[in-house]
Amino acid sequence: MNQLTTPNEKSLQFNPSPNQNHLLAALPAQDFARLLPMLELVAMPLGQMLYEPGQHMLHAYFPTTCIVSLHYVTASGDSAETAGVGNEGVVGVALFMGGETTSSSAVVQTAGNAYRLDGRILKQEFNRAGFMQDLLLRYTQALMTQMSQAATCNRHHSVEQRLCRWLLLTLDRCDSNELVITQELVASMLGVRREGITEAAGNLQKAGFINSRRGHMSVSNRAGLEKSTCECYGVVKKEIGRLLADVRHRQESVSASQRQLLQ
Amino acid sequence: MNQLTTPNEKSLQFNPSPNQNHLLAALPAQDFARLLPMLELVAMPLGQMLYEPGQHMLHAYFPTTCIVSLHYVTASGDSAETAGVGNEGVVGVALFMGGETTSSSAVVQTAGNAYRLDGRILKQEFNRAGFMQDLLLRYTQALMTQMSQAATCNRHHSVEQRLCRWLLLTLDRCDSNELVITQELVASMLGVRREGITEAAGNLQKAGFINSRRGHMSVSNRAGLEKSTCECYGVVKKEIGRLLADVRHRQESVSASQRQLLQ
DNA sequence: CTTTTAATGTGCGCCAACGTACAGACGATA
DNA sequence: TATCGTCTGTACGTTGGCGCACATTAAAAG
Repeated sequence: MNQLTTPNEKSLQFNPSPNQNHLLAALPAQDFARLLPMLELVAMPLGQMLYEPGQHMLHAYFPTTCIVSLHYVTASGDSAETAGVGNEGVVGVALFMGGETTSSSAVVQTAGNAYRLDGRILKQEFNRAGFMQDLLLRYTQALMTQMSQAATCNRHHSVEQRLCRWLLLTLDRCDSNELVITQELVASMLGVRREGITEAAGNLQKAGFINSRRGHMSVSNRAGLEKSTCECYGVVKKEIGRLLADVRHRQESVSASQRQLLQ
Repeated sequence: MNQLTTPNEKSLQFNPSPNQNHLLAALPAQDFARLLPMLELVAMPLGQMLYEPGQHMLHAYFPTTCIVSLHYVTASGDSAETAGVGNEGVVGVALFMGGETTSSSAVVQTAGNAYRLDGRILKQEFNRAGFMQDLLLRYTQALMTQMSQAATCNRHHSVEQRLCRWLLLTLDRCDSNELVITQELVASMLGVRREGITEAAGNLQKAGFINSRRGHMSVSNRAGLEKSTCECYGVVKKEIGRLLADVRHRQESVSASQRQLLQ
């Protein structure tokens, strides 16, 4: 299977560009140029909380090399991830959906960079009702797919299956196949005990699919993981691909028609 | 606590009107008048499937007295509800979000009526970028809240807690406090065994909170249910209220300004 | 190189929910 | 009122994952 996201070129890692984010990269030149001066490159350290439940959010974040986890924490401290956001998306859809807050929180799960945009500007851009609006709406639907799939997956699939799903979706958002993350953190994403991850990861390692070191997990046999995961991985991946591939098509046709106009 | 939805007047039950749906009712007179001739009253019998996964949907449905369940069914036949839609919302948000299909299905969970609208017309209306767009986006965010809450709730809360949550949310979408539904069907909504519902319902009945007959469940002590449910009920209810109450405000201010203009 | 701190591995009793099987009981239809 | 299909109640062994306790080890810090 192909990766969920087009792999960034290595050079970009050291030469950050908003184009590393697929939504920004998909914008027609005109829209992109208008937005560019407003985009602020920010470092996203592991564990940073981008917004808390009910808190008015001020910025949207377009991840380039970081990954952000959207999750809910119960009154008793249990938590569960409802969706992840990498370079295929944007954190802060509530800014243009109209709610301005959500009941869940957003935390940096893999350190890296993102481009930050003032929430009011994002809303303005959305209200132009152009390509960007289309893009953001489609992305939001992809987010909904992840959420509803999480509901089913949490209900019916084993810890090991869910770990595979999570690893695959996370890898698809990365360049490397090495994740810098503790089992403790993975456990809180999946909403299970840390010991459950130790055990599941142990099994996957015995099977030769992954390599697990203190604070690191790397995949050595992707096909193996794909066989061990539940259908949820495929459903989410396919749906993200469908919703955003379509958008890329349109960009091509838009720029094609622009080229025609300029001839 | 108040109900999630404004109770419909009994008389409306026998005199169906699009205004029984809160989204339609919130529209400014002009928008409503434009839409009215396109709205088709349809009966929604129990169990009817409105759309299947991946299937191109043709219509949106604005429930008045029916309730629709959005859920996902796994390859092995397990299912779980990701959100419910009653007279507070609309079925078919993918029509304006741009995807046109979803990976989940929509099934009538409580028989009743709905107003059906051609998908292209809904999209057109959405693209006017007026009040309706605002409304639909806010509603969509409420839907996302339900989905992400379902993910957490399925992960961490007991069958009995989830049954209470489901009963309360369903009742909030009804006039009566009597539901016509089998335990089997409730079980498939919550994604548990039928016997699990029998047991949980038995406990709630012993506690004097509900009354369970063959094919019927009715609530006799709402406060009791509210004490037995998990926080998820409150979170979802509050979020729906916040997102849609705000919209009603604006409608009032819009019609106020219209009145001024007409003076 | 030591110390300290945080991450990982392992074991064990426990319990909610599962799968399965079957008995009753309601209510529609003949 | 008898029949039949469906819904509901009960029972029981099984199990995945939990909570807890503690040992071990890797990395960072002194």
